[in-house]
Amino acid sequence: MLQVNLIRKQKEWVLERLAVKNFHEPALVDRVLELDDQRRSLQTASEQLLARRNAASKEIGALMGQGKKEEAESRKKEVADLKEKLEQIEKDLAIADKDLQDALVRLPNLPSEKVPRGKTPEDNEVVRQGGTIPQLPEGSVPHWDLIRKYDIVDFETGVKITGSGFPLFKGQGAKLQRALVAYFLDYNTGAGYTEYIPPYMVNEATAYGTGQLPDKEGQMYYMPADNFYMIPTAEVPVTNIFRDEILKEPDLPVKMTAHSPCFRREAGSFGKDVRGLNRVHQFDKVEIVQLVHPSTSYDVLEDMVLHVEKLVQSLGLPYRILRLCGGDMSFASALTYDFEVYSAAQEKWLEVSSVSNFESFQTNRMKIRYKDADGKTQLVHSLNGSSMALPRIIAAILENNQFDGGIRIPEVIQPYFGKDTIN
RNA sequence: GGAGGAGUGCAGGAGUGGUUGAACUGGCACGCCUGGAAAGUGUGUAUACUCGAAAGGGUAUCAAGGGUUCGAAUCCCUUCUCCUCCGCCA
Repeated sequence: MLQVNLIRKQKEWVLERLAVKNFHEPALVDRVLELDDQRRSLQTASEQLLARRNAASKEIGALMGQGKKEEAESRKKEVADLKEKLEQIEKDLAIADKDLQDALVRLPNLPSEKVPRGKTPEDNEVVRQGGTIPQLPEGSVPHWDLIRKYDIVDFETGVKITGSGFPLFKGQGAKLQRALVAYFLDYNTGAGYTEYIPPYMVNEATAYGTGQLPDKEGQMYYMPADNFYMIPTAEVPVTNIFRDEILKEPDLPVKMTAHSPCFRREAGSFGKDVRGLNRVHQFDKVEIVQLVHPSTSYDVLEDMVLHVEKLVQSLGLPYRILRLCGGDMSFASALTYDFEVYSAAQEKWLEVSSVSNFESFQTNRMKIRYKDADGKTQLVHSLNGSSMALPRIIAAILENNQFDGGIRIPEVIQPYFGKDTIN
């Protein structure tokens, strides 16, 4: 959520930035300002009345103490008058306040200066590319066929148990995922991230904090009996760990990592893009999150990109890093880098990680602040990234590393997997 | 799920309708003291919004929300959380 003060002070600049995200609703921005004015003047009015009421009440107390009952009674009547006015103003204030919030949460984050202009994924900027695209041997097949061949993921039984998009990992497939998760977590904790296992269901306040609510309600699985949401990513519970907290400056940066299953309804997806492990309703992911001093967040973003890049490299997968254009970025992000790995049999780039700086957009909502040396409290900046999404990594490993006798396991995973080949 | 008890500031812990943003103790910060430290001593110790150029005001916040009252940390209602006992249970 943007800070109203910023909009008030630099409206033109805000509009210009929003345009980069292809967000053209100057009327909404005007409405925010109008509601903010309204709110402030109503608040001043109500507070003045309250101040008068409080003063009068104090006097009544004093008069009662002195036994001057009649004077006290007449003052009481005065206050009763105030009360009526007050009630109306407070009602209006509550409405203005709510309308302001509603308008404010509809404004996306401002993209940073580095964000390329553009509307579609084609406008994303390739920052760099690494690894080599393998020459697959004759008779190579996509991962959905390999999965059958080696009996490592059973989609049909997943359908029986739950429904489409809920894969059942089995045998060497289950173990490969476990090995990757363990490797990713070790890699992250080795870089100073603290490991967490968060709750996989969250309440409304938490979903609101990271911006899943109120907009993306339909994308999460919802448990009406308890009013909980299944998490779409560990980012949600993990970033909320520090909701409503004030950190001390030396506590920064806070670095956290967590593995979790992710649940996404993804209503409306179909076709060959969703074949096999490309897109599913339940998948596992290891996430990294940082809460940092505002002055460092863009350096930290580059660090996180490098961190993930080395991780991809260590798996020996061909990859590219994209700087997302204004039109392809998420609502809350100020700057996002996507990682894609090349899945050689389906001849396709698959997004496996997304690393973003949210600046104070999330923390303003969540009220995650720090106290600086002067004792002033300020919002921290939040960043997160996947490190990484499991099913697509598995798809790429399977396809790129296939040979006659099976599938070669990346060297760094072998100690976790216990052998060097799936066969 | 049933029956009881409890939720106060950084922490412990007072406070049952009226100068209580909140005693007291501890912690922490700064100052004095000291060659330095400890002890001692003094001062300070929230957050948000808002008015103001600033100095400085105002309002709100004693789990959350609502109500009673001229006035609520204190009374009433609802919700949440924690503790104890019973039931169920990996």
